[in-house]
Amino acid sequence: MNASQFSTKQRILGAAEVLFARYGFAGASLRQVTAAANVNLAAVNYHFGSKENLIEEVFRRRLDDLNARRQAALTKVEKRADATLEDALDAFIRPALQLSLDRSGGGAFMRVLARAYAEHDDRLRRFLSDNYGHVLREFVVVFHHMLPHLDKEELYWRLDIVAGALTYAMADFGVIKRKGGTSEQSHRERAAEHLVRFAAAGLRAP
Amino acid sequence: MNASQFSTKQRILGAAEVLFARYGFAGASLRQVTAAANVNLAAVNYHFGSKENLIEEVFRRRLDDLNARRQAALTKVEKRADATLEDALDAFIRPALQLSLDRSGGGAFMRVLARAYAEHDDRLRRFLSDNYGHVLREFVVVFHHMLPHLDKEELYWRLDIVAGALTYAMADFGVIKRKGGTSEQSHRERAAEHLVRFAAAGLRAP
DNA sequence: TACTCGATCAAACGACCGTTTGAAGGATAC
DNA sequence: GTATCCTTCAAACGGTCGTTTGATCGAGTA
Repeated sequence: MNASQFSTKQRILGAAEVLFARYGFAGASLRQVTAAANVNLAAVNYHFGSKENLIEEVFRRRLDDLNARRQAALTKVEKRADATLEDALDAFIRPALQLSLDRSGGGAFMRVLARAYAEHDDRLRRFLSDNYGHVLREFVVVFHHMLPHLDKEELYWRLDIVAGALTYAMADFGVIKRKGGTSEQSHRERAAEHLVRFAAAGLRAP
Repeated sequence: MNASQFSTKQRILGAAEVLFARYGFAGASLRQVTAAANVNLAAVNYHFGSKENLIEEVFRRRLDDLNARRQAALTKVEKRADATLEDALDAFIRPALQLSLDRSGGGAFMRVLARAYAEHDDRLRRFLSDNYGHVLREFVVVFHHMLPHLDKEELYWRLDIVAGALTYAMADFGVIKRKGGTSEQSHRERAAEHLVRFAAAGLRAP
């Protein structure tokens, strides 16, 4: 008799995501994770091999979907002749926003992703770059067409800034307090709108 | 006979800063810290009381100085009648850049600061807000005078984005690879220049 | 010289860590 | 019925963790 409709693997991934977001990769122990997932301690090493592999799977589960959505949105933008800079930015930002709004742990995952940046861990960076770098490169090409006055290096710098601000905003790091009655969802939606306006102006700067 | 000209406390703080930056607060152990500082393990609890207090002292040592520099730069801007938005942004960004360029561990500290954001730890957030919030509030007032077309809420959102991008840039999270022959210092200086241009345009957006 | 007291030391405390082990379920195929 | 294979389980492994203890050092004072 299980406490959930989900498989052992899925329950471990869900619990790990929440606890990694809250306490970090080193700070959350497998005992905490397995207790929260209502599975035996040994299940992590049985299903994933090691804690390190579990961490990678937490990323894979969400990023596969995120990148597919970004890719699809970007392809739509590429096909339209009248697409604006805001459209391309939206193709980059909206999928991340939607993921962060996902009812089951999306918000936690965005915090996990922000932690990965902070970790500066080479193994993790290589994993992310190897598996998801190609989509980012395609975005750069599209932005380059839309902003021909910027040389490639300048463009890289500005997109790097946008990525940083996006991560920061989606992980809810900001100092802006949610007003009473405002849900976490609509707070993030606001953040995305403001970010698109801000980033579009920043990218267009001479 | 000590291995260094610095006091035990200073050596612990320096080593802790570097190791917290590299492995995180939970990931870096007091045994690693005291070994790197060339002091006895018990010295941390003798001088700081606990690991938690040591973490706070790592912040205090740098942030006192950072805030004083920001305050001074902002006061100069306030006194000039012809000060531009770029001047005010510079007052916010340049002190952080200078800190990150500090030869003895400044770069490490910016990564520690970014980790603090990622930690989302309430105790730490309260500590930072209580001790350093007033300077940020003063910046908001100045920006509000310079951008009267933005209502207060819009302005808060945009400054929040700037703070996120700044943290991201100074912690060297970006995907931009340093070119051969470019020092970490001049890489950060470039990042700050780009950030001021980008942020000024973003803030001025209608 | 004797005393004091902050600083440093090696050693140990109990708790928790990631991982491994070997036995026990429990469904499916023969 | 029983053999097979995947999964789950309690228990234990060696190690590392933050913290505490009590001895020892060494400069300053009476």
